[in-house]
Amino acid sequence: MSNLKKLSRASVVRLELYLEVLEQMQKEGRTHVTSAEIGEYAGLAPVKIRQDLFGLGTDGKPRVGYDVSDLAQLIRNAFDMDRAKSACLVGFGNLGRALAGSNIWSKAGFRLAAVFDRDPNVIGLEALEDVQVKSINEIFGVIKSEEIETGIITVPASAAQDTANHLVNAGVRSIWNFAPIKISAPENIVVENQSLAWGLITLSYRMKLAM
Amino acid sequence: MSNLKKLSRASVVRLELYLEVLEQMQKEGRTHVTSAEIGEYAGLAPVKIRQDLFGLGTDGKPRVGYDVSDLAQLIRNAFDMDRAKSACLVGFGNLGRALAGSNIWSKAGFRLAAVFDRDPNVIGLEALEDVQVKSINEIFGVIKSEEIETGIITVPASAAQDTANHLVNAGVRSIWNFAPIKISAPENIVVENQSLAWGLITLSYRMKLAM
DNA sequence: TAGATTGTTAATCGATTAACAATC
DNA sequence: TAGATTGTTAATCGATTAACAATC
Repeated sequence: MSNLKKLSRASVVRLELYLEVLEQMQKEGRTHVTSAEIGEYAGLAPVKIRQDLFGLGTDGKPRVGYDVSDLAQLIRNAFDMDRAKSACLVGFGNLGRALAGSNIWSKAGFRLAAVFDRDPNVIGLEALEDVQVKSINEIFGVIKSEEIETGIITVPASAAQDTANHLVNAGVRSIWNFAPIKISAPENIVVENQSLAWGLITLSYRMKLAM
Repeated sequence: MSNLKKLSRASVVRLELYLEVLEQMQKEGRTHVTSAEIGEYAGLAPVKIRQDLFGLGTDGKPRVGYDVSDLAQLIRNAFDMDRAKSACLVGFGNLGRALAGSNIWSKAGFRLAAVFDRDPNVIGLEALEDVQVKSINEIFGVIKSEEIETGIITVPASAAQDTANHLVNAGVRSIWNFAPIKISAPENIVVENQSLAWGLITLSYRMKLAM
């Protein structure tokens, strides 16, 4: 594994945006792109793009720019997007259904291998092709047998910490938490919080600032 | 309006967490809390809490700590959460339904006043109590008549920029965008991106780091 | 060769952490 | 009063921006 420097969170977000741009250019058949072009697309100064790419092992050519597919691959590698990873979803409510039905998984290299809920009326439903909602009681065994690394929490806040504990006990390495609380987990577990409520509050704050 | 210093994004996220803690404490009947207690709950050093609160006009008392409800109110005011604001949702797919049915709105002071879609099969559905899904063609008039300040984009990426343009033309001040693309909008429009795909990629990156 | 564009270091800026003074 | 805890400034750290050298 290459010894890349840790990217700042801001830089990660920007690189995700560059990747989006690059993939669109690939579709359009473009083969090369300059930092100025990416910058225009992303609304950023060209230097910022080069600085973000520096350290990722870029191989741009002066007067030519970057090879579009090479650069996209570089970013995908940096984010480990091409390694096959299995995930499970806990909580098949509205948000769980939205996530299960979305196309985000394969793009990032994830397979949604299992879906759990505790409501008997929901257990047995077809969450997605070949994946039926299982009882939360099966979580331990299924995570082991499917070699699931990542658990997604879309249960109510009151059940979120319990769910996290189950996931950790069963051996997941990371948790993507949509409940609006901070989840405690051992240090070696990666926890990414994506509370939608917080996003809305942030929006409210920024609107106030802009007034 | 008080002249608070602009908070860093990281600080905003932490303050949202403190508010979560404070509201839980209010439920438990606690009247006072120290920065050390909040810090333990939030997994942060006490100094960090005080530093975040400094500038918000805190009035903690040495040896006593902060008044729980006063501090919660201070944060709510800083984020403008108690001002009544109207929002509309564009795209009543899985994610739109999840958002419409969630309880995030009232907490942040928002009222979801309208929901739009362009699918005739979806138009007319009851999105939430007293709010039926309207045709996207009505967006201009409804945003005016309902005095909607905020538009939420939950349409596919391919329709996201168009939707944003409609929202801006109709006069919204802010956009909460769930499509995985960067939306261009005039500078005075607040755009908050919350692409779920990006969250998953960030998780993938952090898992690789932790290996 | 000339010049456009990248790679890389240096300077600036802002946020975090540490130290300590103020005060209930 | 003594000491716990907050308010506030100073020092450190990291990220961003600016400058420029390298090179196709």
